[in-house]
Amino acid sequence: MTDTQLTIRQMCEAYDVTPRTLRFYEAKELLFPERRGQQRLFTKRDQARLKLILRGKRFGFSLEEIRQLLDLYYVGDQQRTQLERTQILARKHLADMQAQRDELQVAIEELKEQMAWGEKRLAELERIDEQNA
Amino acid sequence: MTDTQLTIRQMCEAYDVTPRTLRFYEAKELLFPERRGQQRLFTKRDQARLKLILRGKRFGFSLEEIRQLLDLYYVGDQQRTQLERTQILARKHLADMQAQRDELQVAIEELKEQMAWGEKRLAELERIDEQNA
DNA sequence: CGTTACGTTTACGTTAACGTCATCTGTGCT
DNA sequence: AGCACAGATGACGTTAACGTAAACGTAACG
Repeated sequence: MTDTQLTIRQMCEAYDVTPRTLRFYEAKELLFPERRGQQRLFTKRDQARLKLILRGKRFGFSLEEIRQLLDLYYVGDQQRTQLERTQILARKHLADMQAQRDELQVAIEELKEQMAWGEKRLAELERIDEQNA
Repeated sequence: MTDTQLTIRQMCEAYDVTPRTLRFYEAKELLFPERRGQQRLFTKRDQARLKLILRGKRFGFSLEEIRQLLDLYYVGDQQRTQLERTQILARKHLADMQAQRDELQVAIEELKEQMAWGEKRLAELERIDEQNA
């Protein structure tokens, strides 16, 4: 039990972030560590949330967007109207993410083409270099 | 010919950005508009570059990363060693983008699961509401 | 019981990516 | 010639997401 509670330093090493970052995320209400006296203790829930935060950042989402996304994962005991709002927000985010994935796929294809072109060009230059040798 | 040359305002309307942004991108050497006197004229090349810039931003890349990426698309008359460096950089970016795409796919699946859970929960709440009616 | 290590709060500093004036400059009407 | 207007050039302001430094608390250890 107490085993899953991480101190701030353990948390930092586990997820490669700084103490400042964790405190900052708490201030922004992205994390809610418990307290032993004044000391922070990060629960399993906080660790899961941090993973989602870091992934969200890699996708280019702002912390504010991420905060809203996080709420989608802790639906527990929401009222009906609130839950409906959550679902609507989730649909929007899902659409965003799918669009981004598709756009990424296109970008990947384009980059591959460019690289093929570059390889061809390199082969030409190599031929010329060999002739001049 | 002169038709593809856009003034700054035309460029702004076409791509939904501000003049400041375009000047900023020029200062950061992401765009290289020609000049008629002191006035900027954005060529077809600048428009293509701007599209790539905006897409890169949606992926969460920094302008500096994007600047390097842009060079991958204008390989034209590079020397051999330079071209080899370009290819290496391209491979790295490709790997990054593929990783991000895969990670996005996972995130999408997870969000879908959460949404299914929410829908189930909503259906329950609806049943209860109807009983109380 | 002092000090070392870890943690806390408070507050000011920094970087990226622009926004927002204020002030010129050129250009096409009328 | 005069004037509106688009565009240019500084220069300072702003926001997000932390970095960094100072000053303090506290728990264990030799």
